[in-house]
Amino acid sequence: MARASATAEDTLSSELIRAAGVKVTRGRVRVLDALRAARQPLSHAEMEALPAGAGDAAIDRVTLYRVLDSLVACGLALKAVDTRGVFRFSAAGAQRQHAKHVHFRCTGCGGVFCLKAEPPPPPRLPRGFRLQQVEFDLRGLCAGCGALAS
Amino acid sequence: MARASATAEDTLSSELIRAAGVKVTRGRVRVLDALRAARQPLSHAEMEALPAGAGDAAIDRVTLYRVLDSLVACGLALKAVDTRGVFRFSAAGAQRQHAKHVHFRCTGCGGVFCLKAEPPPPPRLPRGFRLQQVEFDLRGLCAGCGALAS
DNA sequence: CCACTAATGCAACAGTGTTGCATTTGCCGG
DNA sequence: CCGGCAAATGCAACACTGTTGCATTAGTGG
Repeated sequence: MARASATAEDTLSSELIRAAGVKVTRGRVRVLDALRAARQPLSHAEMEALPAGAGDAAIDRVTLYRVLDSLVACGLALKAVDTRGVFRFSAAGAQRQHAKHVHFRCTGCGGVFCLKAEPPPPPRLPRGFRLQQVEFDLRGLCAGCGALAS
Repeated sequence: MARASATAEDTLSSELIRAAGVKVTRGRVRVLDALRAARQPLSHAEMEALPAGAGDAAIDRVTLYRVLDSLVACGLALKAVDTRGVFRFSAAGAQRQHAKHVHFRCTGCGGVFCLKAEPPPPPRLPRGFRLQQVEFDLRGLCAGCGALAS
């Protein structure tokens, strides 16, 4: 498992967790591994159904919630809400690439396309408001769906 | 339905409902009135706590869900998910005005705030893509939740 | 005014997320 | 290597959001 050549992608989840300054536990390692291996954000239900590693017992439902919260709290994971109102989690590294550009969401096929454009600077906020994230989403039909619809 | 003096804003909710081709019931009128009077999208919980009109009994929880679904189905209301994963509803007409400005979504209380700023012009799209909607969302903590968190 | 259908109210349920508490385990200092 | 403390876990129970089934009520068209 220990790769000699270590890009950020190859860094072990356990090392990331240790570097984040929290305890390295089996649950956290397994969950972060799963998040980093996933191509899409995962819901709690999807993670609960994960194949129980090598002879390991499945993770408790509540523990999974707390593991996810702790990963979010230490910056290793991100939490978002899907269209059905369910929380989905992703490894922090995956998101960093998507934070800096605009997305086009196709209302036909549900696909997400990344546009090569930076989101504009946010406007001034009212007193006391704290900005955490900026999202500039365009919705419409992608080339494929547009051709079908016309 | 054409009232002589009638801007769209002044049209009675009952007439809108009738025009949509569904039965005009007390529940639907009250809910649509509330949605049209609200400055922000309302959650189910917020509407359930509405002051029970003039001596009217409070609306049943399940009925409220069904009323909301029916208003969405006939195009009079819009359904969206807030940052906490709770559905929020707004009158359809209100959306036209909201399309033209930026929203701040509080990750603490799920509230939606309208900022007095126009969304920036969308970037150039790839060939064949058709733009239908632009959404410029800021996320973070509102003044109230920020004060609690600090 | 009648009848027919849609809408309502009630009860019970399902899914998602949270809290309290006793027990286990990672980690640190000796 | 070992003991101890704080953090993490597992379990049970709970709260909130949303849904389904079914009997009853109330709009609407004739």
